[in-house]
Amino acid sequence: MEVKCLALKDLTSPRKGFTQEDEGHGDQKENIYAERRRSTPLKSAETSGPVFAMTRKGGPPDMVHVTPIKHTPLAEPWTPTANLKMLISAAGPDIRDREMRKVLFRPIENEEPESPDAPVEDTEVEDSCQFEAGDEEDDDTEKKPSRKQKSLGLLCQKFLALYPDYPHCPIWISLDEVSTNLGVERRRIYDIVNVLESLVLVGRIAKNSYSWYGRLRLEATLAELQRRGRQQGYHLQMDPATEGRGARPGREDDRAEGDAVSACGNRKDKSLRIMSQKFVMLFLVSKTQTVTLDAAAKILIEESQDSSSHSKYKTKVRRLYDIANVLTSLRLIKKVHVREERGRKPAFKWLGPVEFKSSASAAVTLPEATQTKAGAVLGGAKMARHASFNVTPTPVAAQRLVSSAPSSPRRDVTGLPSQPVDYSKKTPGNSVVCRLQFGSSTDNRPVCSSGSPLPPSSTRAVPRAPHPEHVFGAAASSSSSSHCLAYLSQPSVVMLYRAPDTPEGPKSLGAESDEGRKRRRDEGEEEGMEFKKQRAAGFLGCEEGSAEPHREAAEASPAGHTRTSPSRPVGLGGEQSHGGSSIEPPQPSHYLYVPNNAGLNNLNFLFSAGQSPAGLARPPAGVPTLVPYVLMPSAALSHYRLQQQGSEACNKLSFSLPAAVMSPAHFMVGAAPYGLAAASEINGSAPSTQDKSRLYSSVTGAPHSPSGLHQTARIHTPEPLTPHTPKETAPSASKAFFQTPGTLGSVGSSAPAGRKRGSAQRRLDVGRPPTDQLDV
DNA sequence: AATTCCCGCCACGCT
DNA sequence: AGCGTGGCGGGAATT
Repeated sequence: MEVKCLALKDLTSPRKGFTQEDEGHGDQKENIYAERRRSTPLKSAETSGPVFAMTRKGGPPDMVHVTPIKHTPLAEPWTPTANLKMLISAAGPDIRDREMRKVLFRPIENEEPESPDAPVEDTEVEDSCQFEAGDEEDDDTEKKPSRKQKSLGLLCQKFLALYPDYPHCPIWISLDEVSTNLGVERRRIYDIVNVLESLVLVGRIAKNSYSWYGRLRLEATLAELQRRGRQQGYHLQMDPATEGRGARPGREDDRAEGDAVSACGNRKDKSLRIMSQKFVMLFLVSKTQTVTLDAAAKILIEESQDSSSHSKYKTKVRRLYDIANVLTSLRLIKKVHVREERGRKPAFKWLGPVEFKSSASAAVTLPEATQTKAGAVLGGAKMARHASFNVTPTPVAAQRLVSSAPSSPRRDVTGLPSQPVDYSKKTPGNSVVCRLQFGSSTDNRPVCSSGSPLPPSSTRAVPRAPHPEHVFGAAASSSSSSHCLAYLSQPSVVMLYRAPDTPEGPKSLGAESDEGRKRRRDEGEEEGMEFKKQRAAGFLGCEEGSAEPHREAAEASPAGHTRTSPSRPVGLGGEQSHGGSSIEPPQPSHYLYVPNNAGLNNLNFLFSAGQSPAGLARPPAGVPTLVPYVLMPSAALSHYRLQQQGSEACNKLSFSLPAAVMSPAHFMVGAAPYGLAAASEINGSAPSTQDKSRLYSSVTGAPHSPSGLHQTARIHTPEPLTPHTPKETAPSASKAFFQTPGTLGSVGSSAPAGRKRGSAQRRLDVGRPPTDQLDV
């Protein structure tokens, strides 16, 4: 129960800052920045961010983290791009590549080689990528962000890049965090999410919360849409001949199915979500699989009945562009032009599958009817950790992504959708997992495993190719008790797990029941205070079992976190997880939370298992700290990364930390190895050899200064020694390292903040969790 | 001039 | 009343 927080650092990182300057910079009004400001007022720090819970099916550890969105005034002038750059440069080549991809997000678009689709005969493909970010990298700083850089399509790519196409379990998404990380205002995220929801790539869980299902259900969803489209007679309308005219027979469809599509109220009728489904239906029933914007607009207008006029048409078209941009990012369509008598008309060609196995549709429940339902579909699944923050990206995948969209569906590429996912490519969270075994038998050398956050333990154990990114060391096995896992999840979160075996091992978080959570939350008060404080400080730690900071916590109002959210998504986390727990995921005993803002620059903290937060400050003396974990600043990683084999070109690298590093005696955090002593100091407790866990934090902001320490945390952070990097660099590097691409961009931005409280408007259907699971 | 589509106002509906 | 959502359309950037 008690969590000890060894060290903590300033979580607040500078990042938020990048502001003014940037802006000033030009006109760049990046959305990010500017918007942020104007946009929601954030509640400030306290609002901590959302917490993520991740659960695995097995009841894995949930992780939660809150995002702290701090608004600290840091004014670092970083621009998002700058961060990226930093990161990139800092990062190893692999990462660099990956990051670049992601970050920069190359246009996924159409042209990808992968996609075989040939241009349509009659159509001309647009060559340019729509989203091309081009140089987005241009970095902004300099350039004003061109309109393209702010495009919904590009934004969507960034969004998609945050999550794996085929997560093994649903990943919890906080819209706040996403918007923060991507540096855009929420409104834009809604646009994306609504479209994604229409295809069940995400499901709404609760206010501000969505779960990411990726493309797991995509085919089934498309099959269902196709069925409905036919049912509604869209195919008639789409007939090539007629297509042009867009005329449509009656609206038979419309209300035809009651589908929810139209069912819900007016507002909903017009929803982007529904429109998106209809739009997709048109493709699916079309012989040519090409739909002109004009035809689609007309068809949709009629349905909606609002016939009025041209303005309606224009509005519809605007919306269709929004949808099309998202679908393009998904690589489901591409833009083309259809030649007609009078010239060419903008149109889109379907790139996705058109034929489905019969079984496919059966399973799916279209979201439409429920928006939420969608969630339900998958819903039951446990959530995994939120990706947005996950760091990493998938290397391999990335590569392919480079050219293609990050989100590219191609399973093929990756490999199997159904097969076990190669985490190396995409991990659900893309986080880095590190397992460290101290003292354990195997050699100390850390092995890298890929990042799946999940249960690293068993299952996937072995990383296939070493993947570059994030993984940095893991030692062996799950077996030994001593090891711990650390997740570096995205920038925002880092989790440490204790090995399951550990005696005191915390119960798995995942297992924790909601009640527990609630309870916890409620309890929070006392503890809460601290909790809060910590949170405010930028970090949050949870202890074992209960530790999981539920993601809901995020919702919790800052003040009291009592969250009560009745609505809390059932599906998420925990509860379900237990069921699955057969797997025995490692239970996380420790969590590290790193605020996004902070970036990993700073190190963070460790909690040792079993210790309460309160304990943070005071570690039980004599008690060995159990957890050996190390947090490393990204910079450090990069440093080590050096060891990776391979040149830059090489994709794979494994991080191997020097044994020394691993040794109990020394941990390296960041680049620098720290002596135990130091650690001890920190902890106060004597480190056992075995477990010495320590946390080191490097401070980013104030490297030298002790100030970096959190009050509570006593740790003092040694200056990170980054091998090569100067502080500045280091930090940045780290950020880069951990951050999600999308994030990166936004890094600078301050978080908009959280809004946690509010009511949710949509009803959540979530209630029941479907059981099916995708997991694994 | 036409096409795209960013931006953010403001209404809806739930709490 | 407050807040999350998200419809909507002005108008700017691009083509």
